[in-house]
Amino acid sequence: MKSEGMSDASGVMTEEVPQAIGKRRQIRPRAERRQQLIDATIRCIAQHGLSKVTMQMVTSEAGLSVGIANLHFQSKDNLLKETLRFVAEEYHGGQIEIMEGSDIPDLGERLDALLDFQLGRGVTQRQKMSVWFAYYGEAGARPVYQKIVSTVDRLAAQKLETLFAEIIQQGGYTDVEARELATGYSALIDGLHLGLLVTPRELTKRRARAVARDFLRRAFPKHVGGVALRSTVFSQR
Amino acid sequence: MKSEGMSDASGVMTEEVPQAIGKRRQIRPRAERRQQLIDATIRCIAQHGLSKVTMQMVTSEAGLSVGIANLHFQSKDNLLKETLRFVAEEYHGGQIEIMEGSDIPDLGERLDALLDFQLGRGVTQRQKMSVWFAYYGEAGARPVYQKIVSTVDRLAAQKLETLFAEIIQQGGYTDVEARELATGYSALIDGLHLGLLVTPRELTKRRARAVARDFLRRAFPKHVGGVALRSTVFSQR
DNA sequence: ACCCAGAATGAATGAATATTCATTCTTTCG
DNA sequence: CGAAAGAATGAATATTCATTCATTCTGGGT
Repeated sequence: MKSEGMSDASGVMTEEVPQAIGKRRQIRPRAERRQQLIDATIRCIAQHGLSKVTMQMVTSEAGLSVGIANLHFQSKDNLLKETLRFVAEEYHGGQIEIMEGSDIPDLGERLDALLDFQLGRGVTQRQKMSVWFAYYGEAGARPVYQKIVSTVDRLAAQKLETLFAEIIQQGGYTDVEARELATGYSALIDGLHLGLLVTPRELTKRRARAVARDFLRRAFPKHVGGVALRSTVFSQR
Repeated sequence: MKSEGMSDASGVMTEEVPQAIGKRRQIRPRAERRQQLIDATIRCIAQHGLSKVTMQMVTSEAGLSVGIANLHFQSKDNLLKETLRFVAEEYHGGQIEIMEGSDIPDLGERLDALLDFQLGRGVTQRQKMSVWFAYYGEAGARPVYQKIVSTVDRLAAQKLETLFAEIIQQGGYTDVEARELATGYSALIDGLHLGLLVTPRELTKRRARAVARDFLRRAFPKHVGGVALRSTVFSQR
């Protein structure tokens, strides 16, 4: 980076000001740098799309030099793979924690918490969603991605089925089947995420929640309360 | 395809046999070539993933020379855009045709036909799904894609809502709201497609259908029949 | 038969990009 | 303090790929 060679006499701006004067090379442990790069990758994918992401883009987003991604991840492919793994584990881990949640004894409330987690959050959540679906798009062609996703997915699905089964037993519901419902609910949530991502104009987060809640209410009327979104309305017109 | 080129005579493979001996340059109208290239693009995306698709790949899949894609589509970006438009219009067009379907007077049967269209078909369907989601993955970063999808999407959503409203009226269902249900159903189908694409081991097409039917049955019990995996359902007398 | 508009080709070009690695810098530990 | 370990840098390299365009070929019109 040019280092100390002070800018030539001309007071005009030259092409590459060395990014602030205080910028010093920092040495940090491997794990930290890896996370930093993964975070940068997530932002890049969300902003530019998976197919447009370059190493330059990622490393400069992370505020580091080009070579560093290969230093810590060997290759771009591997960086992308690890990024997917991170997002997948974070999302599914969060769900599982809630579903196991001995801290929320009431099953109905636990459902609510799950829904909040799945459809809540702000910008960050939107970034994660982008990443999520970017990989889905490639998954048909890349078994590695399928494997990563389906591994964590299977566990979450199992937990959800168990939760539903408990609710069914507790409520004495008939004519519902835990496994089928769990598949349906998961698919519904995925589909709503898609809608939020692609047609944010048509589908607000608020409405997405209402729709998901509706699904649950129809299956478990005794556990899932009424409209609950404030005093929402009969103002459907 | 491949035209008549019979399998080679020479047992040895040389590097670049000019693609069969009988291959003659063929001149075809613009529209036909465009479709041929779009079809090839779909296959390439399904097989290699959107981010790995190259012009070489597409044109050779179509059995044509490299330059031709730029001749008919100006640029790779545009080819991809037109491919998305084609898939989107085909999918949504098919749905709309069924939903308007004056050829199926019974509303319950019309629902069945819709479900068949959405979750039926074979390999082709899987290819289309790949394309579909590949673009969804980029949509967060590319307004053009959002626009294409949401344009056709909005129309289909409206038709679905209308159909649901008719069914609600006919069945005298209370406690269901057409708009909300339509959003939910669309999301559910999208989510099931995702599942079929990414975790085909866990979710078979058969089960996906059952889950979707379950959703409809819970909303419209008089119109959607029991487990019957075949489509013929008698409902509402 | 012969012309020629325009369809098709594919070698060549240049831009973009992943990866390497010699060098520079920071920190730690004796 | 001095030196070793290894983290970080970024110029250089090799590759891949979209796009161009001079040239070749086809088929319908006359």
